[in-house]
Amino acid sequence: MIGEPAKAYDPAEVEQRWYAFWVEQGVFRSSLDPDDRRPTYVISMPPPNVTGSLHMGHALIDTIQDVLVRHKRMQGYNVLWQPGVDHAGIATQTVVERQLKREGKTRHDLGREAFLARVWKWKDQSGGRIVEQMKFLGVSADWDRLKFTMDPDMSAAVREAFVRLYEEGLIYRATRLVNWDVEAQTVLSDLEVDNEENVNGELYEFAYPVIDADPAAGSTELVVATTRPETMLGDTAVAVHPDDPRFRHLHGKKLRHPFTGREIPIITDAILVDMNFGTGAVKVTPAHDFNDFQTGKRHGLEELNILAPNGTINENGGEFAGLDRFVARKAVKKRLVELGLERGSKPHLTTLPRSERSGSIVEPLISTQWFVNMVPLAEPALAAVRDGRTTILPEDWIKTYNHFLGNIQDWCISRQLWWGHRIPAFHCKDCGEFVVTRQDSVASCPKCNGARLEQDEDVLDTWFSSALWPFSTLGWPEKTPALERFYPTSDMETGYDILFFWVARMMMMGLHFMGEVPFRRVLLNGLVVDETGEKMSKVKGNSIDPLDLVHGATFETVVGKALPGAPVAEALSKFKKAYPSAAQMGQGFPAYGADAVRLTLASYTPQARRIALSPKRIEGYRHFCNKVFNAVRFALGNVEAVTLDGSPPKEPKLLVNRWILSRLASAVGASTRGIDEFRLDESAGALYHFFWDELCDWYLELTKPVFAAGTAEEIAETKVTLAHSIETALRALHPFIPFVTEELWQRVPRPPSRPRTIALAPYPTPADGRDDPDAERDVNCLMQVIGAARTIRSEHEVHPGAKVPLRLRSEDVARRELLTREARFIATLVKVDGDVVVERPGERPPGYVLSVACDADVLVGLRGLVEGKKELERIDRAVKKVEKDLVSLEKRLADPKFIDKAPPEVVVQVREQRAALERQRARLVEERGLADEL
RNA sequence: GGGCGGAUAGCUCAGCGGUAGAGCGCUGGCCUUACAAGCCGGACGUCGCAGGUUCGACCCCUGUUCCGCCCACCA
Repeated sequence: MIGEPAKAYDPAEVEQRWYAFWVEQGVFRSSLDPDDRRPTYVISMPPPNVTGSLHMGHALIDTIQDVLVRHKRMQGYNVLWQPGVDHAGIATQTVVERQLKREGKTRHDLGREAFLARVWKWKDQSGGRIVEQMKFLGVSADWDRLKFTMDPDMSAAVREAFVRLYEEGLIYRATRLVNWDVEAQTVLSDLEVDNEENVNGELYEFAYPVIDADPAAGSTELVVATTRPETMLGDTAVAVHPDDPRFRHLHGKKLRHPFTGREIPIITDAILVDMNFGTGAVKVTPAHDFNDFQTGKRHGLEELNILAPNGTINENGGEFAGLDRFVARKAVKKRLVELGLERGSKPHLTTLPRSERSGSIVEPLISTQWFVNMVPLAEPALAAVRDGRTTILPEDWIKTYNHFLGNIQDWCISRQLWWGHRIPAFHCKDCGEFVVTRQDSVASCPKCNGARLEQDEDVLDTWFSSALWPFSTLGWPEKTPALERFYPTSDMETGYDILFFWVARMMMMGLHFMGEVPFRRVLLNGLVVDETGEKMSKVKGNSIDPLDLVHGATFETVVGKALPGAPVAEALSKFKKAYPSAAQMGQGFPAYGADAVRLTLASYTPQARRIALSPKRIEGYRHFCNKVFNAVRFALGNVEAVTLDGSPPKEPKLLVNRWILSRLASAVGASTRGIDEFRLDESAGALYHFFWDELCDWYLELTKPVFAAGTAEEIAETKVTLAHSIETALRALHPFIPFVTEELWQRVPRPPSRPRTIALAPYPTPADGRDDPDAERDVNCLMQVIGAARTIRSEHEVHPGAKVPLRLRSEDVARRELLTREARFIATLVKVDGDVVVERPGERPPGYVLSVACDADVLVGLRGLVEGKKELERIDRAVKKVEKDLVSLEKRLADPKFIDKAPPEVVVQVREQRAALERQRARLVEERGLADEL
C-alpha cells in the first residue's frame, strides 16, 4: 500500500465485490438448526410493491432496518430479516391495464384468465427489479426466504384467515354505502380515500316546488343548497329542522321533482339539519351521501341509485342518463335555470374525497361487499400496547394508534379487481346461499343441493394479506419450525404513514390468529421529503431515485425519472427549486456510494415527521467515508505487522493511548445505546465524531511523534493501540457503512479469532476500550493549550510551516508536570522551535507575549513573531468577555435565594466557575501589563 | 370541528431546568509526505410571540401567531 499514489475511496469498485462475498458466505441467512441456541432477532421487511422501483422511502427503511439487523447479527443473534414483495392489487392491475390501453384493449377484452396471465408475465419481468435494487444498498435480508404475497403458501394463509374469520362471524357480507372509485371501478376502504380541500367548490341553491302549496301560509317552494347538484336526481326527501319556524307550514307536505315529476316528501330531522347553514333545508340523497344514507334509514326513505359503476348517470337519471357525473352536473344546472328554479350559488370550501390510487373523485354508492367486524379485533390490539407487550417508538404515536383503534370502523375488504386473492366464497345461483370454504370449488349447495355455484368475482384488499405478513411468511397456518422460532418478531420498522393501513392490522390479526403480538416493538420513521420540505411526487418533479445517488447520474437523467415526459428545462427548474443545494452542484450527482447514502439517511433523527433530504449532506458523509478510507490506509503504514488478541492493550502507559481507548469505550457505548433506543442519529453521530474529530484529528497526529522518535516500547504500545482502535472502530461503523468497513477490515491486522467477514465479527462494547477519566482530563488540557497556541499563531499570521518558541506557565504543579511530560506532543502539534518551556508565573523574561488557554488555566507564550498591538486588542476582548461572565455569576451568587434554594452542587459549581474566571482575569491583566511593555 | 408535530446560526437540523450545538454554507491562512472529498484558525443565534411557574426557562405551564400532517358525514 505504501508508495501507491494517494487516491480517494471509490465505492463503485468495492461495493459489488463485497455484497457478492457476503451472499456467498451465507452471512444473511437465518438458522433453523435445532442446536442453534442463539437468541433470535427478527424483522419482517415491509414488502414493496412488486412492480415498483426503489424510492427514497424504501432507501430509508432499508437502511434503518439493515443497521438494526447488522448490529444484532454482530452481537451474535440468530437474525432473520424476512424479505418479500407485495402483489399490490390496484397499483399493479392499473399498470397492466395502462399497457393494455396503449394496445387499444381493456381487461374485459382479454377476460379474467388471460388478463391474469398477462399480469403474472409482467410480474415475472419486473418483479425482481426492486429486490436487485435493494441489494445495491447493502440490504442484508435472508433472500433465500423471499416471499411474494401471492405465492401458493401465502395465498393459502390468506384463505385460511378469511375462512376462520367468517366462521367466527367476524367477516360478513352487507349492503352499505361505500366509497366507489369510478376509474378503477372498485370499492375502496375508508383509509384508501384521501380528503382533499376543494378551493373551487360552490354551494348551489335551487328550489323544489311544493305540491298543493298554500300561498297564504308561506313560501310555495323549498330552496335547498348542495355542492353536488347532479345528486338531486337521486333525492328522495328534503329535510328541515323540526323547530324551524320558516318551514312549519310545510311539515307533511310534498315536493315535485322538476325533471321526473316524482313526489318527494318533506321530512323533519334535527340530526341532519343545521338551521343556520345554507337555506335551512337539506336535500336528501340516501344512495349517494353518508349523512343522507343514515337519514334515509331513520325515515325509511327510498335509496335511489343514479350512478353506473363508471361514474355516468344511470337510467334513473332520466334525460341525463349516460352523461358523466360532471357533465351531468352542468346539464342539471342548465335545466334548473331553464325551469326558473335556480336560486344562486356562492363559493364554498369543502373536502373532496379522492382515491388514493387513481386520484379520481370517489363517489359514495350503495353496494354489497364483504366486511370485517373490527371492534372485537381492536380491543386486544389496544390492550397489547397499553400493557407494554408491544411498545411504540417514538411514543407520540401511541395516542394516534389508540385513537384509530378506539374509533375503528368496519373494514371493507372486497375489491372489484382481478389481480389479488380471490374471495373464497361461492354463491348458489339457485337459493342465493353463500358458501365460504377452504376448497377450490364447491360441488353442491349445502342448503338447496343445487349444483350451480359460482365463486365470488371479487378479490381481497391487498392489505388483508399484508396483515398476516409476520406469521404467514413463517409458514402459518402450518406449525413450522420457522414460526415456532421466529414468532413473535422483534421489531416492526416502517413509515408512520402506514400505521393504520398495516401496523394496526398486523397487531389485530397477529393477536387473533397467533394469540400473541406480532412484534415487540413498533419503530416508526418519518417521510422523506425534498430539501424544501415538500412531499416527493410526480407532479412536483422532486423525487430522487436513491440509486442515482449511489451510482451517480446527470441531472437530466434524474429529472427524466422525476418528471417523465416533461421538457427537460422545466423539469430541471422544478428539481433545482426542490433541492437548492443540488442546484450548485454542476451537471449531476457524483457516485456517492451506498455507504454515504446510508449514513446520511441514518443520521436524520427518526422521530422527525419529515426528513428533508439534502444532497449536500450526502456529500458530507461521502467525505467521511473517504476520511475513514484514508485514515485506515495511513494507519496501516504503521501497524502492518501487529498482532492483536481481541482485547485492548492491558496497561497502556502513554497518555495518548490511554486517552483514545477511553474515548473508544465511550463512542462504542453510545453507538449501541443509540441503536437500541432507535436513535440511529445519535449512534452515527457518536461514531462520526469519534472517528473524525478524535481519532483522526488528534490521535493520529499525536502518534506521529511517537512513531518518529519514541522508544521501542512506546512504539510497540502505540502500534497495538492504534491497530486495535482502528479494528474496533471499523466494527462499530459497519452497520452504517458496511462496504468501506469490510474493504478496510480485510486489510487491517485483526485477532485470529475473527471470522472471515466483518459482518459476523462481534460488535464492539465499552470493554473494547478502557474508561480513563484522568487521561481524558489531561488530554483536554493539552488540547486547550495546543488550541490556544494555534490561535495565537493564526491571529498573528505566523506561517504554518514556521517554528516558534513556546513558553507555558501555570501555578499548578501537577499541570506543569503534565505539560513537561507531554511536551513532545505539544511541540509537534504547535510546531515549536526548540524545547517547550514550562515555568511558574513570574519566571518569564521580557519579550514574550502570552495568551491564555483559559479553561486549562495555562498561559501560553510565543516569542518574537507576534505583534504586540494585535495581542493587546485580543487580550482586551478576552478581559471584556471574562468580566461580563463574571458579572452574571456574581449576580447569581449575591442572590440569597439562589444560595438558599439551588441544589448545593450547583452553588459549588458556580463558585468554581467564578474562581476560574477570576484566575483568568488575573492572568489576562498580568498579561496585558507585559504586552504593554512591547 | 377534533388531534398531533414543527418554529433554535444564512440553510438543513440536534439539544437541554443551571452562562447555546453539529453538518453544510461564509471567512482568514496552509498543496504541513493519510486525506484539498483535506488541515489549522475565525465570524455568526434577544432559541416564533406574550404571559406564568422557578433562585434560575431555549427547556416546564398557559395563551397566541405562522407552517405541516392526521382524523372527521356538515348539506
